[in-house]
Amino acid sequence: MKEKMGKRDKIIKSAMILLTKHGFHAAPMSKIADRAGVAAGTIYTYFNSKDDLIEAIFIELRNEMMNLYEKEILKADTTKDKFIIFYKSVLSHMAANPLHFRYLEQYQNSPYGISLRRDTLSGKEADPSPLSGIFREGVAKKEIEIKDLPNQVLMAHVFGPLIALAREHALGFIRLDDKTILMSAEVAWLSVIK
Amino acid sequence: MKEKMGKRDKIIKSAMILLTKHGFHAAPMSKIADRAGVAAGTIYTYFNSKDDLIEAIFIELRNEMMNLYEKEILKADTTKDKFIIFYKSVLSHMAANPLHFRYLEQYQNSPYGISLRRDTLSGKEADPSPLSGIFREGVAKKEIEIKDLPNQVLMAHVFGPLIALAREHALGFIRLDDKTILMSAEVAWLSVIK
Amino acid sequence: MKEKMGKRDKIIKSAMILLTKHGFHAAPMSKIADRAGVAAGTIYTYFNSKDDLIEAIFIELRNEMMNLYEKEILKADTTKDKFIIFYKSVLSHMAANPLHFRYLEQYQNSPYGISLRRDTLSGKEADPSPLSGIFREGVAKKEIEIKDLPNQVLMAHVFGPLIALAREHALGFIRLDDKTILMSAEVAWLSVIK
Amino acid sequence: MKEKMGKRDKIIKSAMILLTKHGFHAAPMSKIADRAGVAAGTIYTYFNSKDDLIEAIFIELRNEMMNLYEKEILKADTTKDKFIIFYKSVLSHMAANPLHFRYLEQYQNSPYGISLRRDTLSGKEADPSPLSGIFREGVAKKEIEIKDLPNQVLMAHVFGPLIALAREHALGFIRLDDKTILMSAEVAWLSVIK
DNA sequence: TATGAATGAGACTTCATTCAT
DNA sequence: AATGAATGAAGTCTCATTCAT
Repeated sequence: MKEKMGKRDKIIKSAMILLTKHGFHAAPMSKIADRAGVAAGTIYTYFNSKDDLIEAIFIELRNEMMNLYEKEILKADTTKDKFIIFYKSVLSHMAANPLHFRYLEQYQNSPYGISLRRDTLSGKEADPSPLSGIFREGVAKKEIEIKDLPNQVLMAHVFGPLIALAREHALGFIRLDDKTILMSAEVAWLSVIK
Repeated sequence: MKEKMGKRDKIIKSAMILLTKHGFHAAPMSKIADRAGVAAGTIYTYFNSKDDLIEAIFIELRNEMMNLYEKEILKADTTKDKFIIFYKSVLSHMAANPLHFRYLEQYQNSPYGISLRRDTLSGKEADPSPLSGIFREGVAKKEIEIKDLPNQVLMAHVFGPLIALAREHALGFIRLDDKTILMSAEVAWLSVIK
Repeated sequence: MKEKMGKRDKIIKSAMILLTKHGFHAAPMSKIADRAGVAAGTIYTYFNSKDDLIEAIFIELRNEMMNLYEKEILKADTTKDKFIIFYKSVLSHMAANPLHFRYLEQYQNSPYGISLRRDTLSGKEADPSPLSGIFREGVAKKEIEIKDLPNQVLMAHVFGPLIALAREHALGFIRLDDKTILMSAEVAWLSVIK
Repeated sequence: MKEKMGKRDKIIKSAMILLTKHGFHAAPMSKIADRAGVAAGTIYTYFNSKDDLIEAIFIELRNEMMNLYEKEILKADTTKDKFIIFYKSVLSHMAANPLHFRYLEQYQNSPYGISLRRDTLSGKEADPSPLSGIFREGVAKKEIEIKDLPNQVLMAHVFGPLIALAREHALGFIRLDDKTILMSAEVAWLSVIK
């Protein structure tokens, strides 16, 4: 299986593992190359710099996740269903790919992620989460009523628990099964709805 | 005021600022020494290594926070009051000390923090949060009923939002005032209580 | 016109431009290939190594210049005319081809050029300048008398100014017109003649 | 003797030798450190970068030369004497320090030197040569008359031969004695004077 | 002939830590 | 206790050259 992967994919996989395990700074390019089975210089055929590589992996993982819930959400009718499906699919995906999750989290806590976040808020970058849209639509249709709280506070009560659980799982401190995920989603729903 | 600080305190302060701002790896000891107004070698009079320094700062900040809510919680009567006061005091403190918060968060996402966490769960280290105790007490007194969820899931729905909001604030994406903090606390309370 | 050039010529042209602009070391083979519109490996079909390429360009430029003044000099009768025509044609040619001039100069200041020079003096390589011959002939014919100075000192007073002016021109610090070139040639003539 | 030199001086000396011998690019910092008898990192205690080191050496050598002829020139009365002393002292100094000469020449042909030259011409940097001043003064005093040629052409007929001779000497192709130097100076004087 | 991905030696530079003063 | 020059291992990245296609 590894034999079939192109060199770029091997590098990305190796980098994701080592960058996550040791941190962005503590994973040398030489080790990444070794693990990928390529020469040190080869990485630079595919990426301009270590920063570039780090960002490329982030983009790859984020796109993967965005594609995921875009498909999932179509199955739902009501606003609540959409929310629950969204929450479940994101958390399940994170639980199924703990490495991906830890990579994303590390990236978002790094200077890169922080400036990206700044751009998202200021509108330079598109918001990758559809959640605000789902709520707005539900309110417009008078299907739901939302608590009178700043949007970012509501989001904190949805994504905060989600990420906290994903982290516990990724670090091996709990095991998330479908039932637990669903219960957590219900709690999050209640946090937002009036 | 700075004049009164001993060299050790000056080093800790300088290190906290630079380690937070640039990340653990991107803050050289020499710069930390410069900012503290001491020679590079002097740091090693007080700390055995950079890792040592990083850990010492963590311990200092954690103790500071533990002392804080231990005092605050005494003021409360009911379980809910204790919870609300706890939530508010932690979040207010984080909001008032964004640098401290970001340091703690960075530490906990690093290899250091993760192994520390492992030790806490396995009982080698004391749990620094009194929340489980507060709930247990309330349940025992039949004052409250808790949702039938694994403890870590409940904790995720309390600390998840709390940390998410603290981060937003620390990064300057929202401004937390007392009213917002209280509302968030109420939502978290509802997440836990049956 | 570029369309008609063979790959070898395209490589030589691209290399000359980039090697001159950035220096021998700072012009990567890959960039030379890019600019020439060929693959990196193709250069090695025509040249054994970068050093080889560098030397081949030098030889090409030197031959070009030698052919030039061999033709020009036939037009002259007197020794002085030969000298003036030689000086003018060399300096005009350098002024008209600043890139060629800078390449030659860079080459001659490099280890390559220095060992080549050594070979010329020791007789292993032919002297590319006909100047000594012109003077010797004039003296033999009793047409002129030369100052009693070592040959290399005389040459320094001819080629020194010539090259200094060519450099000023190549770097854009002065503009050499025909009148200026002629005046400089006259001064050089006076430097040599008793 | 070498024992008395400070580390900075040892580095400069080692660098000057190796940079001159192999060219700026082909002399690695590690070798420079080896020859200076210091660790690789030590160079960076004294210089910020290789470029910095290269420039620092240039400045040191240029200052040395400027100090030299400023002292020498005071001995002279007439304009011609000033010129001859200047020419002789510069050429003697270059002949006595071939390494310094070759370093300066290499620097001036490099991108650094060229942009420095640009700054000198545009007035941003002071002209390090007093020659124009000497001539202007002589003309003002009606002591001499200068050929009707652009200043840069006159300078080319003075510095061109001077540098050509210094190079021949530095490369070991001729041996400059005081008599030869004086004769060359006289020829240069005639090139400039009407 | 021509390609260009891959190689890997080697360049510059950083920085935690030591130690003579 | 304090200094800060010195160390040298380790990191990122470049680039001449090769070779399977």
